[in-house]
Amino acid sequence: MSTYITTPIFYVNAQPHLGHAYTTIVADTYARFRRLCGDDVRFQTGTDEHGDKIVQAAEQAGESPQAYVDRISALFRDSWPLLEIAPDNFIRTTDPAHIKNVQAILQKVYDQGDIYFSEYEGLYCQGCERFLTEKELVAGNCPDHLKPPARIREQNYFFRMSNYQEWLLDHINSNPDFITPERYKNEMLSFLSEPLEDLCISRPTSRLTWGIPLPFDANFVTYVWFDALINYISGLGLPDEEKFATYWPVAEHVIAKDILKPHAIFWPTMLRAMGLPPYKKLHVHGYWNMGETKMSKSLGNVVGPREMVAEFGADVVRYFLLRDMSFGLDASFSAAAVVDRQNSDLANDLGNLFSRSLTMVGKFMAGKVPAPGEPRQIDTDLAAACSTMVTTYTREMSAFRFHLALRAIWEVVGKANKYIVETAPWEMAKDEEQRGQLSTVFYTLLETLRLIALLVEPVMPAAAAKMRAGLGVDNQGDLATLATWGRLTPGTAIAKPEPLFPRLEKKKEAQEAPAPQAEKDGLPGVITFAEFGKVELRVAEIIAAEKIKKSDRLLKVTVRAPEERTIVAGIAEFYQPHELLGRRVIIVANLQPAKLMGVSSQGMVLAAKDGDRLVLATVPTEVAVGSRVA
RNA sequence: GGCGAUGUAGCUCAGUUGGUUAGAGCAUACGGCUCAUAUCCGUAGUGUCCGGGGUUCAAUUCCCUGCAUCGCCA
Repeated sequence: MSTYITTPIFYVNAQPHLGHAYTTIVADTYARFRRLCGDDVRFQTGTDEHGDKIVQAAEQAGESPQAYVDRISALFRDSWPLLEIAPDNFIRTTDPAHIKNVQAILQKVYDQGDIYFSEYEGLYCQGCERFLTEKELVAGNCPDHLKPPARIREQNYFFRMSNYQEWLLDHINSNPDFITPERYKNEMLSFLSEPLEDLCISRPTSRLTWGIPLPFDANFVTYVWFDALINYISGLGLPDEEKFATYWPVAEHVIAKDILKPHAIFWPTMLRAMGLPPYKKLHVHGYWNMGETKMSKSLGNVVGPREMVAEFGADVVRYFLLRDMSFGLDASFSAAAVVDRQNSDLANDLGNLFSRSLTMVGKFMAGKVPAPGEPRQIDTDLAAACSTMVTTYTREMSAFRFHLALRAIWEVVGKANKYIVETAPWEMAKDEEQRGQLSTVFYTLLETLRLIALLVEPVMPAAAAKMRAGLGVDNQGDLATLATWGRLTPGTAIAKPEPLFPRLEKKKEAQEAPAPQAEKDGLPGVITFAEFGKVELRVAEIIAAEKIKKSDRLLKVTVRAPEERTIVAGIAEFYQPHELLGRRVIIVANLQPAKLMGVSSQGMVLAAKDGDRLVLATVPTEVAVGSRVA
């Protein structure tokens, strides 16, 4: 069997963060799992590099678009090995082969009449790079960018998506696993219950040049989805190539819920129009919140893969992310939650089980795998639990319920620890008569550990390798064979165990230890999550504001946070005092007070520097005053 | 405004077609063990199963309604 698993290509207007890392870890874990099952696997990720926002970001960075995307794309590509993520292919939408492929497909779909030219007028928001409907506007402004959109009239090319609506509905209904988890399938079915509109797929070169030119009209470039989605097939070469025949029919896409519609609606209809079969499955996951709060660039609470790895190590991050999120739902990330998992599940339960077992084999069995004697009930019970574990694990991993697959492993970890207490090998060892039974106990334990090492590999490759080394096995082969009981050869030498996972002191180490390490690793400018945690950010409501005389930049702002504070903010050029009243802003609450133009400032108000203007970082008014931002 | 999901222990969640005393992990308290990374094992708990109404011999589970949160659509 073959497996083709993909992540979305990530837009290079931002640096890699936890959300990207999660998606990619999921895909990598699944790839490793399918390989373990004996599949021929191809795993692809990459970057999406065209569009208005890229041009702007490049300008801001003082670079050409090409130099800019090269740099950020490399940032993504270089992050993945740190997390033990090993894609087979890293695709970029600026790759010449992809560009050629997109153009060939556009031409084909155009020739068959599924792309047409049309004029329309609408309200365009530059920040969003799209047209807004009247109803979306809030007080005449774009709700996201708080700016009025421009009314523009434009001619563009459209894809006749509506032609394929009936087919798609039918396909989703007759393939219940096409979109999972089910909630997202239902969402799309509900969306499809209304007539589908055609999809605008171009931008005039007068407005955007950083894109793939339409092969049939040089005055236009492709707009986002026709460019981006096609990466999944560009990465396989052209449709007549062998790779394509092998992998396309088994394609599975992993995405976050924010790009559900393009993947569940646009993409299958596009494929249909291209005369290609749809992908096999779409796996949709939720968001990681930072503690209680949403992760967002404007809140400044995003965590990058590098920081996480520097603080916890790749295995722990992978385990935590897969264990703590029910695939499909939102979950909450916090350093404390990671430390909890690391200490209890990894260090105490698994790490210690491994350590105590191997140490005893060293002490009581001369460091060799013993030949098992006649098993008792208690021994066969543990073996039976292992068999259940393999079955459950395989089922849940296949269904992308990673948290349940891991839970199944940890049930056996718990049983094995209990088995040790109940058999008390250190007591048995005192009695030469029990030698045979003691051998069975250790053989059973070592086999259990071998199986755990096997199943844990897709999630924690490094820990699995340590376990294999300790047990003196290579576990090479496919799951069905390796998971059979009794493959450990008596007489094999057992190594002295190396701790699998360190125990973390909840406060001290989590806060202090990682900082120097980040510097050691040569990552200047990187701070740890704990360091970030020192900054106390809070939501505050502005209750008064006035200009400071003799200064054309400074405003004296009074806020409730919830206590009353005076803060001097350098935003007078951009905001009139009366505009500020009632706004909820984010302040740094534990900044050392300072005197500015004779006014004492207790904290600072956060604002984004957008070119040469400043925009306050605001939060919706339903957020309570005094809420921590993290 | 329309549609949908969710609401279970302090926290994260599981609860199979309605059926005894509603579960697991973490956290807390106490006890046991000493092979082990001060780890492991056991015991103890606490629950208006979101509120209200209904169907039923019986509702966390089914129906209606309200509230809260979230999502999609408009």
